[in-house]
Amino acid sequence: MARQPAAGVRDHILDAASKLFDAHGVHAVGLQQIIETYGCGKNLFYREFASKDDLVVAYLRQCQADWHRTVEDAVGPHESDPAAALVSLVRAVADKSICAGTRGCPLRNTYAEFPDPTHPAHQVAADHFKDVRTLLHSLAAQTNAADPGTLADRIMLIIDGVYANGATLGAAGAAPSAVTFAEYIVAAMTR
Amino acid sequence: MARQPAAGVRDHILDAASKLFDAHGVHAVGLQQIIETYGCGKNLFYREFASKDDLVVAYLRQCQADWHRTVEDAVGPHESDPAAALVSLVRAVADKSICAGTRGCPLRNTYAEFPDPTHPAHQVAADHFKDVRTLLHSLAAQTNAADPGTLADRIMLIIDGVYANGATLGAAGAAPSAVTFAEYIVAAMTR
DNA sequence: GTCTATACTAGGATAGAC
DNA sequence: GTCTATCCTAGTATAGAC
Repeated sequence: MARQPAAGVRDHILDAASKLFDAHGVHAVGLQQIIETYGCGKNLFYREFASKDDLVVAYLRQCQADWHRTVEDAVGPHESDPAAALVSLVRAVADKSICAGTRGCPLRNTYAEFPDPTHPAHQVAADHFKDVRTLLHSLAAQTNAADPGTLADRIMLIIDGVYANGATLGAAGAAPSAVTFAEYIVAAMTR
Repeated sequence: MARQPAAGVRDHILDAASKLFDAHGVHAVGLQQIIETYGCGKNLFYREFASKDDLVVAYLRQCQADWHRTVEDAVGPHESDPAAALVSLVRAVADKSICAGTRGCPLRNTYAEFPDPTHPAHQVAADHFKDVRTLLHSLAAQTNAADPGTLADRIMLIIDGVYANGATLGAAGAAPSAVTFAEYIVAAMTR
């Protein structure tokens, strides 16, 4: 092979960094560890990313893309039944949250690691949460719930709760009970 | 006055550090900022605390004490009505979470900042979450709920959800709807 | 007994070597 | 075009000055 295309290098570094960030958090992982994992020099890293902050933003955008895939997989099959779509989404989140070795939602964790509102990573995560809420309100509005806004907010609380509780207590915690909880509340609020 | 008692110095430094940690997170605050805020030399700090980690642990223990006060204030008045106590606890958490300038639960935020299970701060926070779950299960067991374990886990999800959602979306998010949610689910599961 | 100056380490970012 | 060596900053921790 002649040479590696630049786009591939960027993706490979991002993949290596993402695994480390997922496992140990962003602050705990240094550039040195990332380039050692990928097996290259620092120069190559700085050719692809302007700074570590730039890498973190790319990481969060990838997490957002993962989330969108999760949404499609969970909601897509229930296009004609938005109530079932809400439950399916909670199920997808709960399944991911109780996996061994998982630390909850990367976007929420990184948000907690970067409380400074002016930090780009903070802003990407903050936008994501608004998007999630908008999605839930949109789905709830398609149900025949008498109060779709309240239904959406309740599902949002359950999803946030599952991520947080799964991160702290794992499968032994409250996360496994989330699916039946969502089923119950959706059934009760739609007719 | 002759001299400041050592215990007072420790508490004052801890108070100054706690305010900074609450506002900006633990990683973002350096020792220099802490001693500048308190107005002393570094030596005094290291006389009272073995390391920054030691300070962080003291900070988390103080957060735990705050939580225990919150629990007493919320649960105490409803000693004869554990169902009302559960709702009252959710109300207390929701009220705190939507305050302007608040960043959710310090224990949960610090837990996200220190994912390393061997880190003392991580362990203090992890123990706290187990305690909270135990408390909720104990309260739920005192109600006449048919399935107190499920009730406890659902309240736990709501509490975790309120903290997380309040931290990200604030008063404009789903947190304000948590109290009526808790009232609804407690009423539905007890008779 | 308290504050100032300093050593040590680690991490981020850059310039030079192959 | 990629890797190695270095600079710079920041943060923790300690030793010396008042």
